[in-house]
Amino acid sequence: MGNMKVHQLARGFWEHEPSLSQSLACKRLRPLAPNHHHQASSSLDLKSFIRPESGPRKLAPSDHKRDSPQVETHPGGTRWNPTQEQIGILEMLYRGGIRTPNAQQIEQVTAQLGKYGKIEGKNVFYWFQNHKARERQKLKRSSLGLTHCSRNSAPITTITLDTRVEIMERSDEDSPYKRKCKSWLFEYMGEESRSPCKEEEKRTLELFPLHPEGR
Amino acid sequence: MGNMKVHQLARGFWEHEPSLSQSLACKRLRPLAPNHHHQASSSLDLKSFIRPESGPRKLAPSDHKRDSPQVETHPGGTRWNPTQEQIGILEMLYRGGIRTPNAQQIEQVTAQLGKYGKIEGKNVFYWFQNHKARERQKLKRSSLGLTHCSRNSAPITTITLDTRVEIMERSDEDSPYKRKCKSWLFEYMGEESRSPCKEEEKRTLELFPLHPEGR
DNA sequence: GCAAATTAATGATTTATTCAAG
DNA sequence: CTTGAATAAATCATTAATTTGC
Repeated sequence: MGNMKVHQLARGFWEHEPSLSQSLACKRLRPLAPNHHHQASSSLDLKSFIRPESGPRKLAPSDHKRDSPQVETHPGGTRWNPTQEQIGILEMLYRGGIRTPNAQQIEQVTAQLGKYGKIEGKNVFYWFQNHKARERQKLKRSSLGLTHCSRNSAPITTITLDTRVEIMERSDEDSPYKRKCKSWLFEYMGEESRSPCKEEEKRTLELFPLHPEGR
Repeated sequence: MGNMKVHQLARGFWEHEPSLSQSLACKRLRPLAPNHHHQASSSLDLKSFIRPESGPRKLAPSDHKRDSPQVETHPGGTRWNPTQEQIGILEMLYRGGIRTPNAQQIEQVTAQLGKYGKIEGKNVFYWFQNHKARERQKLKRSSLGLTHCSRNSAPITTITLDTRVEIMERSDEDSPYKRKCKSWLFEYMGEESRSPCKEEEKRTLELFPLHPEGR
């Protein structure tokens, strides 16, 4: 885990060039950049929480009564391991229609789930993303496999799920996909790159838009 | 169809199943979950779970098949419009090698850029993402006709990446995968009241408790 | 029975795609 | 058209479940 090095680097940059910004205002030729107020107010509209991970080796000394259900081990920096209760709640919420919780929702869910084990907001965020994606995956795969052989089971499945999705969609306020441009969570991680795109063909062939949300 | 139905639905869920955790802990396929004792079973009063978004604007005509996802102009909120200085700084940093700044970097960049105009962390985050993606796009498009890519184009700077033993890629085209596992940042953008009609200062409180243990 | 080795799930991160504002 | 903002898809990485050899 030698990643914090980079932080150092960046910091060095900044410290060496505290006012570098002055000399740089020339690259982009955006025609419509209004040179407006400088407003150094720097309001605290942004709260950043940096998790001091970097394994101090928290050790979790021989859990006794205080045991957290299932994840009492958070040694150093392991990933979130949800408890049964947490999963249950999350799934209920998902079934209840929550698919892309906004900040407030995440906030509250996290608070609630925190009663059952260590958890952070990002875990909730990720859970919903992953769950949604994998449910969709499952659906797609199943419907794909059923295209050629099933005459009776497929419609049933489809209908059921479709209905449920429909209900969910309607229910959560103005459809979970309609809410953007609003408060948001935002995550970030250290630098890292991935292999270049390998020219994958488009998989845009949806069998059929079962999900209204599927674009 | 009512949107609040779900609210009621969800609430009903909660109220009817105060100890839902037990009954819901079965969704996972893995049957090997040790039934731990749950202390403090469920006082889940997530009554106000659903975002109290005011006003059902943008009622899409209930067109379920072609649901246009993105919507909803943020009332009173406009998107970030970078100033020349901000763009200059960002591009310098980009050229300097920063492609995916981490939390601390974002924090600092935001702070710096904040001197020249209103900005949030997420703007910085998005800027790097978009810039990276679009540079890549451009490159690909241009090299589509020309296979003779110049092998040089090595950034002169960025050499000061010191102290880390990691190999630390320098270009995205060249790093299959190195290492991840980094601390994450999760930020919350409270919607600051840009609109004159909002004077809620309730947003200033903190978001995600980092360590639920502490509570 | 029980660990090491394997496999299946799934949490976490990055990339690609999309939509809308200006 | 450019580009900020947001989401979905793909992928990596780690943990649990399961299998296997003793």
